[in-house]
Amino acid sequence: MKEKSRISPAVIKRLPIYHRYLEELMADNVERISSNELSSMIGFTASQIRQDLNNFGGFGQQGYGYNIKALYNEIGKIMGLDSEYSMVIVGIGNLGQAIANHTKYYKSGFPIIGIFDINPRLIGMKINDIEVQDAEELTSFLEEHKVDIGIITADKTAAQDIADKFIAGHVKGIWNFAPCDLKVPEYVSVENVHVTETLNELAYHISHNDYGEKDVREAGIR
Amino acid sequence: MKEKSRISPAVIKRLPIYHRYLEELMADNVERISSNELSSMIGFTASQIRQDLNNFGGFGQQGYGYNIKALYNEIGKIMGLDSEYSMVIVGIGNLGQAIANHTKYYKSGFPIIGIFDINPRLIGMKINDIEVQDAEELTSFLEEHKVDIGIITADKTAAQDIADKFIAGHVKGIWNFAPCDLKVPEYVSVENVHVTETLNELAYHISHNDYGEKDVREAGIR
DNA sequence: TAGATTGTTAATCGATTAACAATC
DNA sequence: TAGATTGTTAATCGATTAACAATC
Repeated sequence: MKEKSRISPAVIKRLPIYHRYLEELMADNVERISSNELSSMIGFTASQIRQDLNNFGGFGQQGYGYNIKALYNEIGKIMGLDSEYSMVIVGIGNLGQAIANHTKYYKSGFPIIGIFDINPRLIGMKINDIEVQDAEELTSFLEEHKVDIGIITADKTAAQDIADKFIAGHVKGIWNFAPCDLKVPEYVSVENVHVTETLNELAYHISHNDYGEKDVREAGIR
Repeated sequence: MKEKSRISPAVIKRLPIYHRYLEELMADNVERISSNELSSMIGFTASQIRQDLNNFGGFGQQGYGYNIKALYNEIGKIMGLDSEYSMVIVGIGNLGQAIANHTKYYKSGFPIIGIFDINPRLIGMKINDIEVQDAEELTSFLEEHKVDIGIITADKTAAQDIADKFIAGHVKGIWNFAPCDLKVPEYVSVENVHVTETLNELAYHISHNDYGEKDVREAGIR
């Protein structure tokens, strides 16, 4: 379960990307692939791909490349996808519902076992067979059930409060969609999805785009 | 509008974060701040903050620090937030609705001027005063209206198709929520929000967490 | 003025790429 | 075996941190 060495964050960020491309290749019934072919698919250099994978062991074979199915499974294991992570959602607006309805999470080891909100009009509703509970019940729910991941899709004003309840309730990780940074003890992992920041990044790139209209007309699609 | 030099991607990613913290400080009526104080709020080193800001000019003053309002405005300008970006959404499931209902975008210069879907049951519905149109209409809509940003909140199987229509329709940027990479010409900016990848990252951190149960009990909150 | 804090240069650290010997 | 392609070391590049002179 635990890797001895510290893996660089840059590598960790790429693992799900490898996993996704390998999944596609598997769906296409491809059996083997070289770092060079992978490189032209994903856009990372072949060198980087080999370097990345060798953080975890030699999964390839000289003269052959990588067996896609085996590599997919290995990376899945490295990412911890061989375990199950129970999740609860707090805040069941559109975003919370989008996650709750994403049944793929269910199928792939991330079952949602509780949904909470403070809005009385939502409490009692059923989403994907799970009844929305009063957020007041969160603490007692966490006492009674083992919850691995707490999802915050509530207002940012409530976010730290919810996080504190998650922490007291022994969640291992928090998936935070509120546009703020949470204070958590170091043994709790947080993953932020700061959606609006990515829109701002996009605005930056658009407004600093060096291709004038003329270039745009002349340029072809790569 | 255009910066002469190339700004590092790492810096660009931090701009919205500075912007967000400065917004909070402004709301709290704080007038000035030093890089050191900012450092302890945001968690970046003071050195990095000064280094980052000096990519764009000397916004501070020795012995004083930074004027929050002025810095906020400067960074806003750098991020391109002094312009308006018209947007259309394609795919109005829960996620698309979450974005459409996020009225803050409207207020902050990102008006949504069109919503599209292929589902006949959704076409004609009104979301935040905007009628959902048949996705068949997208191409002609783009001919008739200047659209800066195309948002893809549809199935990944449709994503490249939608992107191609966006490109033909002269959008400047694509905000892609589908779990796939898009092929676009270099003069179109793409910002991906690969939500599931962040969940996988979280799973990685949880499963490689070095703090045992014992440590967890003993550790305090930072 | 003296103190504080920036702007900026230099040093360090980390991540990516290049190169090639090992080996299937 | 010969060819292909990995695993891995070394070189490069980029980003972060440290240090301090400039200056408000």
